[in-house]
Amino acid sequence: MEDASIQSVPYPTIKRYPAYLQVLKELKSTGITTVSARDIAERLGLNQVQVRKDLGYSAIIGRPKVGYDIEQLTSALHQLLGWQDPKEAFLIGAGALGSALLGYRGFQEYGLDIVAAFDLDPSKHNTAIHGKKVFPMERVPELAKRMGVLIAVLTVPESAAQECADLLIQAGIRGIWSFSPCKIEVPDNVVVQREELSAGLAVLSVRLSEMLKHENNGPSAPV
Amino acid sequence: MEDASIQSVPYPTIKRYPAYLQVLKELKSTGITTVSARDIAERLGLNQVQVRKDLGYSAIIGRPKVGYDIEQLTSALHQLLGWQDPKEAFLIGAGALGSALLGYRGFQEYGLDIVAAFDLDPSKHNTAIHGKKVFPMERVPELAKRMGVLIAVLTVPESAAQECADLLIQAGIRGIWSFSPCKIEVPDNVVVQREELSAGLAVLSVRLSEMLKHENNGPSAPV
DNA sequence: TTATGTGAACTAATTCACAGCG
DNA sequence: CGCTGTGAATTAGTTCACATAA
Repeated sequence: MEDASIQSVPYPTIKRYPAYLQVLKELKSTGITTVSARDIAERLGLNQVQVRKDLGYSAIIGRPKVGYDIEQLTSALHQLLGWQDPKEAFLIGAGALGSALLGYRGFQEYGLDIVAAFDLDPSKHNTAIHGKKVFPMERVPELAKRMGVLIAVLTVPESAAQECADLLIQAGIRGIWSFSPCKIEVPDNVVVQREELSAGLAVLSVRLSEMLKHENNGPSAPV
Repeated sequence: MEDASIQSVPYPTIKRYPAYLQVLKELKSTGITTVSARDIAERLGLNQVQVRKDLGYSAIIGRPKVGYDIEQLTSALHQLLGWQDPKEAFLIGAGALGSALLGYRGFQEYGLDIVAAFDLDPSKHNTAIHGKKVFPMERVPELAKRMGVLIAVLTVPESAAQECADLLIQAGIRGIWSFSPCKIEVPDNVVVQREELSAGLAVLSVRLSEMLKHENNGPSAPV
């Protein structure tokens, strides 16, 4: 009766975990061994109750007056995220954004190891970008099976997204991190996570416009 | 009495607008002039009522049986987002992620035009990455004022984030799109929007792990 | 009949308020 | 006290159900 496995941790919480891990890592590097929820909250600009609630989904318990053991907490969060051991991934679409991500070593921290890139464009084949070889799309099935790769980062133009996804699915890929803003149809046993870079920019724009607007109206006439 | 300007549009809605714009753009390119909420919803995998509610924040009204005028809707959303005319921006931190973003032309679509890059590392100064010149950080104030730049994309290591932000603020930058997962202290008249690339990856990981787990347990014993 | 538009119901997430522990 | 942990209240967002318009 302790199942609780059908996505018991809310997504907003999951999204905050990587930031928590970052803080823990930084603290650990300074030699500190425990941390309070308040401290984490302050470093990230969050509400401390929210942090406690979030951490509550892990099995580990904090000690009053002391806080949480950093080591324990780190591995608990890694476990909740499925980041115990790094997952190998393919990158599909070696265009501007794709090349960029190939060079970004930050993913390693998040348990993602991009091992190869693929592209439809023959002129890119057998070149290497940031040390990662670029293969023709047709080789995805073969290499995915050989290397046991289950995750793909999809950075192709929208028009090619579904086509590429279909090929990935055939090749046994089970998780697709898509940077295209369109829907991708997949069977039930495949997960698509859409990353909307533009969403954050939209929020920034709006907040900025509103601030500037209020500055012009605000101080004087409230008509 | 028609103020309604104090952030009347909810953030989740704002985050969906860029995707709507993408759909509108695609439809427009095929010569279609109107679109229904249902159509938008289907293309993006959203609920059609949600789309209607979202569009309702714009002044434009849809015609029953016909839908919304694509042209009108596009400019209304642009207006709501403050994307009428492209905003010039600086990129701070020409590391792996920064270089990647410099090469990504997609931002132009979202009204953001990165016009120059800056870095603390002298070895990068006066080089160009993807056609964008890299300047020393010290020149931010001068160039920001000269070009009237108000937005900065911050892709520096966490340890340098606050320091760089301080310099940006001094230089008159009012909006910071930060790719570091740490809090940045700014005065009230500056907006910081944090982009957590790892958040999406975390969600993907969890959804994938859960699916794989259920596959192993699921079909057989529900103990 | 095919669409929009919207009050009402529902669901999810955050925050409050306080109990408990070392 | 300084901290965790959690039920209760609140707020925000989504979805339902239905009125309405062409």
